[in-house]
Amino acid sequence: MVWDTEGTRRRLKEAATAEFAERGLHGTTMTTIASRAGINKERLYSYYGDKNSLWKVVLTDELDRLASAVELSGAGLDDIGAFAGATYDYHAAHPELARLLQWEGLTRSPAADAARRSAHYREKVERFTEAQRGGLLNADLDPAYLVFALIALAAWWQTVPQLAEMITGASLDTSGERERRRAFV
Amino acid sequence: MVWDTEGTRRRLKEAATAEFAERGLHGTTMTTIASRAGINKERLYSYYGDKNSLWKVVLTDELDRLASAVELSGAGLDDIGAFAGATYDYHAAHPELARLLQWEGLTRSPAADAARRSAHYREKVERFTEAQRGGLLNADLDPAYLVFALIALAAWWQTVPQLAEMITGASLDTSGERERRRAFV
DNA sequence: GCATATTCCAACGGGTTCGTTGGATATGGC
DNA sequence: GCCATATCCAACGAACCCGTTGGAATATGC
Repeated sequence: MVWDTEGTRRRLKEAATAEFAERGLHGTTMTTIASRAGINKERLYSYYGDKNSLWKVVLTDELDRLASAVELSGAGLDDIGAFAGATYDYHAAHPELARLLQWEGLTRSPAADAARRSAHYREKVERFTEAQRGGLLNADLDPAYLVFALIALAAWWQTVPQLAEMITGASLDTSGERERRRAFV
Repeated sequence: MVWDTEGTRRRLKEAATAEFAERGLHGTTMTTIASRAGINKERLYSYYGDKNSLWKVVLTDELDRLASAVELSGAGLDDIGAFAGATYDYHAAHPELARLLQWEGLTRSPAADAARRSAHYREKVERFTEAQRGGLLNADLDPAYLVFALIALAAWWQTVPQLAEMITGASLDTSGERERRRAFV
């Protein structure tokens, strides 16, 4: 077999992501992560340092994935609609991110990577502002609130799946839901 | 001083509620709860058994409060607006309740009281359906989705406060936010 | 064959939390 | 005064988790 340090590194991070999403920072043990990855605990520490560092790495990486998966380049109505759809799609396909963000919110940990995330969102807000100036969106509403509301609508389904089921009674009619969200924008 | 067993019982539960909401089941220690209540740890165990029992008691009690807190009696536009505002107000005024529900969701504990909560929400959906029949709401949108979206908008602020701050830059302009939400409905 | 790098393994010290226990102190009813 | 109840207090054993360490395997490059 060939040495595959990147492979073990990746497997460790994947296991960490899954465990953190499932049980949060406090509920997860380093031993469990290593065991889940099928790799020795000592490797985990040697690659990622202590638990908090690993947590930050996981969170940052998952946010990067979202950012690169969801683009908002233009300021047209179609662009915003596509952005809304893509955001929903991503959360539906990767529910662990919503859970990680929720854990982060609940533990009141200082938001990881705050600077870059803020910049990222300010860019979205800017697009919305442009759209308002162009008369495409209701100008009465604060664009920042609109962005926030959009993300809320896209992510909330994965956040409280039990609640979603209780209210709608349905389970996973993906296409129909995304359609509705587009109509909302 | 007079013996006040109900008082100590209550103080212990209040302390437990606050601590659990703040740090969740795993993040809270029994010693902290007792200390916060200013009562000996031994009393805590003698009254509420072990940690998980205490958790269930706290959660059940808070759910009861929630169920009786938010009313939606009529089907007029004002009623729905008031419901939206009240829902937001309640979450804003009792963030610990929303946080407890989130902990519950994240820890995947069996959703307590599922039957009663479902009925509660079905009633709200029914009101929205009436409003649509009366032409007060856009009939293209599934009323269940509307209820869900409304709750999402009301609760999301407390769910990911870091995100809210990053996007809007602001902190706690309560009145302005509620106003915006009313406009959205 | 030999030096180097990666991985495994078992065990450790230090710390924290849980839940309990034995006994001391205070309050109330009678 | 006497007894039952409520509270406080300090300490305990068991379990768990963190992060480290020393050493033994295993694979690679030369």
